[in-house]
Amino acid sequence: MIALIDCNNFFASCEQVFQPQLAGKPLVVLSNNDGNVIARSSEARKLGIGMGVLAGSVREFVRSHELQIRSSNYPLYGDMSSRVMDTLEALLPRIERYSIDEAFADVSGLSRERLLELFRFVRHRVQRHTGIQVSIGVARTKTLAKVANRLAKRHPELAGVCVGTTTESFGKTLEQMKTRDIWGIGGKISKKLSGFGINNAKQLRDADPAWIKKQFSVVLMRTVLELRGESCLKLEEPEESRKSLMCGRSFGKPLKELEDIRPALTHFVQNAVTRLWKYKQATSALTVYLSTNRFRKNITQRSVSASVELEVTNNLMQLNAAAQRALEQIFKSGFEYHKVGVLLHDFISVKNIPATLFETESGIQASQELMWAVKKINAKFGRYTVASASVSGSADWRARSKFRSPAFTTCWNELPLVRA
DNA sequence: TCTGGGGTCCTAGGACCC
DNA sequence: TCTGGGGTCCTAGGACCC
Repeated sequence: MIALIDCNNFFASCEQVFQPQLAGKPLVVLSNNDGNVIARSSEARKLGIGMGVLAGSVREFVRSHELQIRSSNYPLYGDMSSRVMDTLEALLPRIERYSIDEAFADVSGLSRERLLELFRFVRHRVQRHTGIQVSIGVARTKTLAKVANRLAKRHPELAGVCVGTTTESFGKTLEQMKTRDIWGIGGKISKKLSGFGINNAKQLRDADPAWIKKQFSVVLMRTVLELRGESCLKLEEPEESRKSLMCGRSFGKPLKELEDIRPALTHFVQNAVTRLWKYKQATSALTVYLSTNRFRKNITQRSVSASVELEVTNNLMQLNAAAQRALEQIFKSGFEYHKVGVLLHDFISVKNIPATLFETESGIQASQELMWAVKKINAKFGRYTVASASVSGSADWRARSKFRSPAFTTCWNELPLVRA
């Protein structure tokens, strides 16, 4: 049996944990650059505020319903996610961290009653340790666990835990679900399915897998089998899971000059390489992306990328130099650029590389120690206290973030204060 | 004014080989 | 005039997820 543990309204809940005045209020969290809504408290959802709507379109609710607005605060959400995951890991034998707010757990060999008991306890523990509420769905496959989780969220009488041990018990639910609502089925595929007269999840479950494979793909065939209770998607091992790593963001203002874009890229390379170290990986290839704002129809669009192959390395200076060269290759003046980013791929685990392959072991060490020191100082005194030379200078690339709450848990200067 | 960021997996098709 | 066929590897791009 597989369980899916999912944090309710995760980003909004993280904000509410540290700002009790937000509890029970309609609240939305905005994307980078305060562009659109990426999370809503249940009260905001009840107001009819949709996922992904423009920030400007919710302004009326600020006046009429005291809607609260926050910019996204990823250091906070990432840290809260770790706390939730650590709690789950302490209580369950094996979990897969699937996303920032979801985890799968392998829980074979327990009766329905024991599962219910276990997960009611898990839910209570997570709430007590972190202040975050989770919903839990349990079934024979990942895809059905997703369905069970949906039921746990929608039926208050289940108190957040739904265990579906037999496949037949899902029949009625699947009949009422659109194919679009099944995990792994998006807009394109659901449209093509309805062309064949398959409109609900039960019809999909009962379709011929071989035919599905032929008409669609092996991916959708696995979904069909999973809906039938035949597990095709196993829990993934953490060390196998990472294949690439990306860092990039849209700018606060459009940028036209190469020299204005460089510091942004340097910043993203720094961030990406720090994560590379954390995963104990080195890389042998990177790609730099540069593009204009595709939503602005009245400007000339340009979207380009360049890949560079490298000697295996995890050295920040080398990687940044390579990224800057790639940027020079693709940059052309005369465009209003909106976003730059770097993708590191083709990883090799550091422990599998003979030390002699690095030019000097101590050089790597020194570069890493320097970066860790920078990280620590910034964590203590706030972002950008220390940055490499090309990161300082014009700050036009930095995203707008007008409603950002403090980094309550990851920056000493921003710890919440409690007065007694 | 404003339009997210970070991932995975699979497939099709080209290049190349014998 | 005819213009194979099967295999592998690689890359770009599509589709999806949260």
